Amino acid sequence: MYSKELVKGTLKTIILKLLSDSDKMYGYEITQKVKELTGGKIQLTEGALYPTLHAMEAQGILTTDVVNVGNRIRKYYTVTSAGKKIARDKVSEFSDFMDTMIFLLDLKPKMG
Amino acid sequence: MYSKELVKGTLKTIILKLLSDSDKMYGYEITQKVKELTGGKIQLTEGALYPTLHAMEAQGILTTDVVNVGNRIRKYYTVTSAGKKIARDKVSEFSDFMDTMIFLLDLKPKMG
DNA sequence: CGTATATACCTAAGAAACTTATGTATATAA
DNA sequence: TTATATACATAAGTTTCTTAGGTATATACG
Repeated sequence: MYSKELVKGTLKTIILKLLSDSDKMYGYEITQKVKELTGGKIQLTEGALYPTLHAMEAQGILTTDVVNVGNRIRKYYTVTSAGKKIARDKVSEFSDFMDTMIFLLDLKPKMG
Repeated sequence: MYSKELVKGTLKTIILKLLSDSDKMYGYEITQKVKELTGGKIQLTEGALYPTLHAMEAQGILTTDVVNVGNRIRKYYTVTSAGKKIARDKVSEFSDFMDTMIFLLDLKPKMG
């Protein structure tokens, strides 16, 4: 687990990237996917995730589709085309930021 | 200039790295150095910088040395040995975090 | 001589983006 | 029956910044 400050500011970028790469995901699924992909190093909290999803829906970045699974509710989120552009921009900006930080902190990045 | 959220959480790491690589620097000098090294992409604000420097001094991470240059004051900051360990840890954690983000966002990092 | 810009320090109010805590409810394994 | 997992949600509090303001000297421009 990374210190809290570090992960701050990356939440929207992470959500939009994951949603852009699949047609739909629900909130809890996003938390589990991030946990799995990062080996538990990044664990999104629900208190941060849900309000962010609601805000992005209100902004027209995401649309929702509520489904009943058994007796439980699932709220699937899909990125709109406007959202996909924002996703690309955010990932691109983050990539640029990392290059800048790598230079500033004099780091050697690993190969992709 | 990057969006505000992105740079959040990296201030201490940047300050400690720069101070670790030189015996001493003063506040204004740090802002100018970061601006220069990042081509203006990261510009530290004084409202964030000074309180952070003061806090790190209070925590024994930095020590100060006030010097008169002409009729102006300069407050030089030096990293303590305890601070150097924190600096290494912070840079290392950030490096690890970037590797995680590169994988999560499916990015191709540039060579160092 | 006045004004703008650069240098150099500082604090405080407010905003942003979280964390922590709490709540609801179903399903399943021990 | 108790804990853990699934699945949603909100709200109070905290951290960390931005924005705005304040003080003061030095220098360049017209």
